[in-house]
Amino acid sequence: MVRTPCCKEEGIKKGAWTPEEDQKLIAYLQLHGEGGWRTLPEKAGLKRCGKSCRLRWANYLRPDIKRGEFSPEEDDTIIKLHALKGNKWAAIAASLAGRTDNEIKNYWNTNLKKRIKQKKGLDPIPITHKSINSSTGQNAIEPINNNKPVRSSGSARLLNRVASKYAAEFNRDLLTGLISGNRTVFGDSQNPSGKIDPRDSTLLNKVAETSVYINSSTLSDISDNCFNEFLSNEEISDNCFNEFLSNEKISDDFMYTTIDNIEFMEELKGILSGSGAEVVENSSDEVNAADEMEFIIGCWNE
DNA sequence: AAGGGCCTCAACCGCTATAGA
DNA sequence: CTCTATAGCGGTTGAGGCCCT
Repeated sequence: MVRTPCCKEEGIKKGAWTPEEDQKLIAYLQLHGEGGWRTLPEKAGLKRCGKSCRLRWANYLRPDIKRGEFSPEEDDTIIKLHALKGNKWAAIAASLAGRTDNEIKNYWNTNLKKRIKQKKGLDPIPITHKSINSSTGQNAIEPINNNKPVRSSGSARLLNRVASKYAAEFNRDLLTGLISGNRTVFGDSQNPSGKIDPRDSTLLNKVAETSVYINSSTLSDISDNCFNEFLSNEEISDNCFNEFLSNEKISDDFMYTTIDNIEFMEELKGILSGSGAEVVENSSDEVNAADEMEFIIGCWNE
């Protein structure tokens, strides 16, 4: 289907804005406020399409826009947020007063991405931050450092989905154990009755291995409100997210830690998002992780 | 001085989400 | 429910400036 262009009218100007055009736009918006972008150009005496006017205002002319170089603190925030949220420029911009999504996107692509690559030797792909120190030329997965207080990274979004799906069943201790990678909780030795299928404990151990950036003590320190939100929502709110970010127990370099089980994480993400990916572990049977987890939780509740 | 390559960033494009008729 | 208008988002483009040879 061919999309109707947003500026189909003849005589619409494109390209760089002149100071005169800027003045006309500013004067009109100061008088009438934002909105009504489609009819604005004609009323303001501009030969531009409404969308162009809106973008010019939002990205350049708005009085609250902060211009100039990014501070080291802003750099740090962008890097951390990008690692968690990916290319969600508007979401990242919401945490940086006065910065626009467009500005942050440009800054990332022209500065931060390269800097991360040079300094850390990491592929600045969000979530994964895989090591690129591989002789094969492909991304290698570094072994985890078990001495670190913060487990190697996984996906906060993955945990969001897991937590969301099983919010009613999870309690704080259980989730804390899961997040902190307490593998023994799910081992066969903990299951003398044989209620839990070995494949299920394998699955849960894998979930534990893909533990997120947060360690158990961090989780116990966050507020109940935040924790409940974490459990009950598809995506955590900015307030909750900021609470996680500002928690001192989260390591500064947690964004750069590596993932010990990327393949499984991607697999599980696929399953939880409903794309029907499979987990097959030492078995010719096809195992649905979501179903398996429900089964396990049912066992725990007995 | 010239010109070619690279970099930056404002602006545009195409798409989705949402609200309202 | 469907359609349309509008807002918002992320990816891409290209003009202009800078640097190097």
